[in-house]
Amino acid sequence: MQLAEQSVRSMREQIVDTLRAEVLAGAWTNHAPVREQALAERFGVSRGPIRDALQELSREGVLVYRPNKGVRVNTPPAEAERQLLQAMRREMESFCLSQCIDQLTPTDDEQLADILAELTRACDSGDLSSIADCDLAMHRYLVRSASSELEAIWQSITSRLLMDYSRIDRFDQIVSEHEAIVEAVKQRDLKSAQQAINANII
Amino acid sequence: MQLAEQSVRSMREQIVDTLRAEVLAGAWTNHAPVREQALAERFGVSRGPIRDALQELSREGVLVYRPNKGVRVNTPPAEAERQLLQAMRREMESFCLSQCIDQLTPTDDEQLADILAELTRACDSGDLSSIADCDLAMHRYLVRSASSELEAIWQSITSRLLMDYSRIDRFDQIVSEHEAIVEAVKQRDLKSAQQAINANII
DNA sequence: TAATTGTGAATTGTTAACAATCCGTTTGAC
DNA sequence: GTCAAACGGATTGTTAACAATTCACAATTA
Repeated sequence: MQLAEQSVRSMREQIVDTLRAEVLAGAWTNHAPVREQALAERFGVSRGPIRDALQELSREGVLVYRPNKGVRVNTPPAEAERQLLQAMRREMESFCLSQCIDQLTPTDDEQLADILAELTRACDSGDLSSIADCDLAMHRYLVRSASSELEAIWQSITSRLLMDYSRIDRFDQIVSEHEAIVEAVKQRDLKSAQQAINANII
Repeated sequence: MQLAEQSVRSMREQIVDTLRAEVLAGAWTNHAPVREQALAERFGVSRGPIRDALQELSREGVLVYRPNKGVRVNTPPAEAERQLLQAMRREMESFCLSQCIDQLTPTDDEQLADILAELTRACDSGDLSSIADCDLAMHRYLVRSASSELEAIWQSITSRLLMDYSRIDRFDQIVSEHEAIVEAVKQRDLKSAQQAINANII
């Protein structure tokens, strides 16, 4: 009975999440290399954990690593590649829905409703970074519910897709799409939920 | 004009490849945790590079990391998950073929022929570890030819699938399947090549 | 001038020591 | 005897110093 099992978030994990969010928000350019020392000072740690984080983000495809030369922000995927990644993401999330939808509890419904509420709030205030976070949080929740094994692959695919995510407009549409997902999941209606997910992943 | 660009293999990369091969060959049990110090002494380096390698293999899904408790060998994927991963691998390799097949040069044909020759030799001598290496090398070659970006995701999927790879028998069949792939690629016949790949990924 | 070679600061890669955490064992109270 | 707290060895996490490499720029040569 270990409820808060996942609450042990290592330093590395926190740094990774922070940096990924910044890169995907377009806060960094890919012209200048990322310097370890600067990040170490910013986070108040030594270069060790920073190197760990940069390595992980490189493996994820957000950054690109070259021996002895450090890392840079990766370029967005080519169009053909993007289509493949999108097809894979759809396949993955459809599968995860089919696996988890009958295992979900009312508690899960509440969690999803909470995420939706926060997404709505973010859209109202126009906070782009927060919108992206909530959007992903919902999808991640469903993936993780089905299989925590798949989360790393899902994250790689999604991160690459987000590298040219220029589609944060139409806030009302984003909200309604996610409302449809939450509603279908709540009804335990697999077909509808899969349709809603597919409509949302564009 | 930088031919040997990829020949700069960092220490970490070499350790990663060695350890992955061993784990996938079933050389390690998942009951005992992996100790950093022991590996450091074995490879003649300090714990730093070893930690890097273990982290990478964890992200890949070969090992499982738990904070303050080190890493263990991961368990094989559940059957449903396995089917998803296989579908994704097929989708990915079909895509990569379609992308690269018209770009390939006679040099590439030679490289593939070389890999095939080595695979044949490995099958003749019954060297299981070498068979698995050559098998993967050919698929990796095609993936990398299409897009080095996708290689990391492909590696994750493949590694997970190989975690219950009990199908190293019928050596003659393995060879003939790969002969079919190489031949179709040489003819630049996309459809046949995709069929051959699909037949090989089981 | 253009190309090449030194040179040194900046940066990454590696190491060994130290701090924090985990885990099996012992100790002690009840 | 049982349970829980405390101890100690073993292991992971972090740090700072050192080694190796890269890169920009000045000096040299043709």
